[in-house]
Amino acid sequence: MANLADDIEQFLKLMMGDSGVAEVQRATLAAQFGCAPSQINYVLATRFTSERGYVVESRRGGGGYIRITRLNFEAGDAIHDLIQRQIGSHLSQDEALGYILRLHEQSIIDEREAAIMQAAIHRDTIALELPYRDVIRANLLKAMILAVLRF
Amino acid sequence: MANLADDIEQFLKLMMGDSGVAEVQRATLAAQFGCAPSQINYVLATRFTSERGYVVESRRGGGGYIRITRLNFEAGDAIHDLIQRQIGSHLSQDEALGYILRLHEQSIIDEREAAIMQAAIHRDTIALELPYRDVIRANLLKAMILAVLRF
DNA sequence: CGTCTCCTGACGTTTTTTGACCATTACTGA
DNA sequence: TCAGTAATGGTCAAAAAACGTCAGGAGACG
Repeated sequence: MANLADDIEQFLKLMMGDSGVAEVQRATLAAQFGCAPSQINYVLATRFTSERGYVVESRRGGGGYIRITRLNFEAGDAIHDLIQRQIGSHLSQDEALGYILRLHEQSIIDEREAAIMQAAIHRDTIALELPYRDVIRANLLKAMILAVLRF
Repeated sequence: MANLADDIEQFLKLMMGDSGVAEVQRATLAAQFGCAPSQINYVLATRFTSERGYVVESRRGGGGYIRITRLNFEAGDAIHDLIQRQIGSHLSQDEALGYILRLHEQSIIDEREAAIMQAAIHRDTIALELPYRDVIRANLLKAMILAVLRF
């Protein structure tokens, strides 16, 4: 229940709001949440990945900062690019989950559709040994996203 | 008949109440009942199976939890029968398609959801040789239907 | 006896959190 | 200008916090 990483994730997303950009200082944010500064890096590394549609930039030294930007799908074009270029020939469960969360967060798919996709790409569902499992998972995610794009 | 497993089962069902969801921490619950933590897993494995209409999710690490969700069907329901008996351990594309169309006709899934499922069970998506392909397809359809029944 | 269900404990895995140490950038005062 | 110091953020390994698995013991029941 109250895990810190999730709280910080929510806080940052709230902070981004409509603008899609949040800029913070690591030490200040860590102090607000009463945690180690490196905890912030953990949140960035696990919750604001490129699969989930975020870009993180930072700068050290005086006046340093961390800036998180959400990449929005403007046209259907960006999604086609996602399918054809970003998703390759194989995909881990975490990566696939990231893409699904992104599609849901940006209202391309609803909660039920996200749940269906998550069930499909789960490692227990694709019960295969590892080189093959990730290949089938990539096929699945691409096919399912394409199916949704026809509407 | 005052066995622990039954007590814990009752407690969890009471906790789910109308919402159909119970979330607990394994160690805390075990402490409440004065038993070994693994006893909780035993209860989950024997009493809250998908066959009985439940889905169990969990998370490890700090802030970890166990969440039990009651699915929207009764034992003896047509859908229950579909998942438990009709869909076996393997499934052809035509058979799967038939089930998906039926779910749509019965308004259990909408058009988009049907399209996602159809894409997933297509033979080109599950690019495997024949004994295996039909096994994975059966897994896929069952998992996707279960996913939808949570809502 | 043999089998089934319940229950425990030892050991394993995953996720989060912390802390020590490193790297980079800005400021400041000869 | 330039060197030194202050101010930031980054990395990585270890600890901590949960949950999972599995073999086996203890009864109950036929």
